[in-house]
Amino acid sequence: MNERQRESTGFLLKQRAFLKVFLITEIEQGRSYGLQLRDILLTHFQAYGFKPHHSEIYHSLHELTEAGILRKREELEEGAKYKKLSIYTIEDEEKAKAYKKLVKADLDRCQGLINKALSHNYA
Amino acid sequence: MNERQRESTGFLLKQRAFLKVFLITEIEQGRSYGLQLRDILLTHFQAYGFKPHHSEIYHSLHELTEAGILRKREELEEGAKYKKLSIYTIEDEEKAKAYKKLVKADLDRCQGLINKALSHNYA
DNA sequence: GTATGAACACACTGTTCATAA
DNA sequence: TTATGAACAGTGTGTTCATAC
Repeated sequence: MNERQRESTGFLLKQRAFLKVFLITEIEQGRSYGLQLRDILLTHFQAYGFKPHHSEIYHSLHELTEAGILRKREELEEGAKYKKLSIYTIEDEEKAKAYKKLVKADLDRCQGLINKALSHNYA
Repeated sequence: MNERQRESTGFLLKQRAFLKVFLITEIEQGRSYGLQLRDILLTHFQAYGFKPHHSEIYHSLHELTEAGILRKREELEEGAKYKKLSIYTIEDEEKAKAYKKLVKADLDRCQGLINKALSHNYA
């Protein structure tokens, strides 16, 4: 989370924050695991050229877990083989909402910044 | 410049590119120098929390000059003291336009990406 | 104090490597 | 192959230092 990211030079949103709100949103709608979440991400954002590496997804999930927002549980998936999945669910709904709210403010700011750049430089 | 920035994971625009198009736009409207350009930048973008350090401005100006887009000329400013300024003007109008066009495509993409994030996560 | 620039340090992200089933 | 994770490496950016006037 790192509240000291305020008081930076404040350019655009960090990828990590972008990923975290996406992950929270998806997990709010049901249990899920790393690579599955990445697949969902790609269906939504690959059209915009965004295709983060799997390590970024895992790193984000780990940080959200350490922050007490998500809970991780390992499960054995029945199937042709026994595969161990790391299933994530929401641990603290309040913290999740608070974090999403924080990032929304930054997304709004970025939207303004980019719109301003477009109108200023391409009038 | 660096055309190989295509085929990255393509998150948001780099600050350097943002600064470069701003600098080109301002310099197209008249000769100017580093810290003056930074002041103009702040009047437009500080409201969005963007306040880049002066070294970033200089670095951007240097790169644009190396790329043959800008031309640098040192001048002595008359005043209470003789102060040496680095005045920039457009060196190659075509290259400047081409670069701005390139970055506009990325700005448009970012606009879409952010709008998508807002609608997806905050429906 | 203003102006320019370089050098250094760090944070973020991307690639590679390791392990398991 | 899918899945998870760690370790490493590189790039961009922020801070500090140096110089001049």
